[in-house]
Amino acid sequence: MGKDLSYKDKKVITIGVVRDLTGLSERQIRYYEERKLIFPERSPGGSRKYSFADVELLMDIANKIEDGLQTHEIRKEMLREEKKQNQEDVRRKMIQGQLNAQFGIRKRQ
Amino acid sequence: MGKDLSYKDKKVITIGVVRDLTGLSERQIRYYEERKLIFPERSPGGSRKYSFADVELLMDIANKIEDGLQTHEIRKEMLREEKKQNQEDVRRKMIQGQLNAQFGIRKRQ
DNA sequence: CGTGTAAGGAATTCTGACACG
DNA sequence: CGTGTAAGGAATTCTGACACG
Repeated sequence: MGKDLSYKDKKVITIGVVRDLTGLSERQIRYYEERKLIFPERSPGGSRKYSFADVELLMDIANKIEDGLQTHEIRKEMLREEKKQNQEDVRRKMIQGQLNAQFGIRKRQ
Repeated sequence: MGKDLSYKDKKVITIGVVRDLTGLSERQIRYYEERKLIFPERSPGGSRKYSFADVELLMDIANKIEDGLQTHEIRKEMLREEKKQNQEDVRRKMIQGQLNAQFGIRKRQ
């Protein structure tokens, strides 16, 4: 429980570095946030912080934009995938619950 | 050949985030660099960029300082470990070379 | 719709130095 | 030796707006 996120998911990268890593403009990066495609954290002072996972997501988004998709379509795609992922999680947890009920609680290390 | 570094080794984190991640002061972080214990990259504008590996290294350094070690002792320790690591690498590569000579070049995927 | 840009301000980082010890 | 701090400046980031289309 409460496992600390791996490097990939830690939000530690500022927008300038993300710009360099992705090749996108800061304007584009902020705009995709405005359109609810990406969700950086904020420093106490208000600076955006991104993870490596965010960087990869941004490159996916950029590809889809190039393919002519609009941001709201990309958003719908993402929500669909998220939903599917949640369903898989639920199924996995239900099976785990069954196993625990049968054989007792055993924490995986 | 030329494999791109994993997340752990990419220098993308600014000093403020490193401060928050390690609990060290910016002064301390810069000082350990001055003492050649840590080697951040620089942005075009001159800002330091650290990797997650650097963050972990800084926490090791902090522990050793607390144990009363001086920076130059810590540096010697690190150089010793680095040397040992290099020797291991050489040995590994020599063995690989032998195998290639015997059985031909085969790239590991 | 998606992106560029100029504007003004605030947060962030930098260096070199003085201080304590 | 290791660290804190005030100082001044430069790089970085922020927001809201106008522009094009």
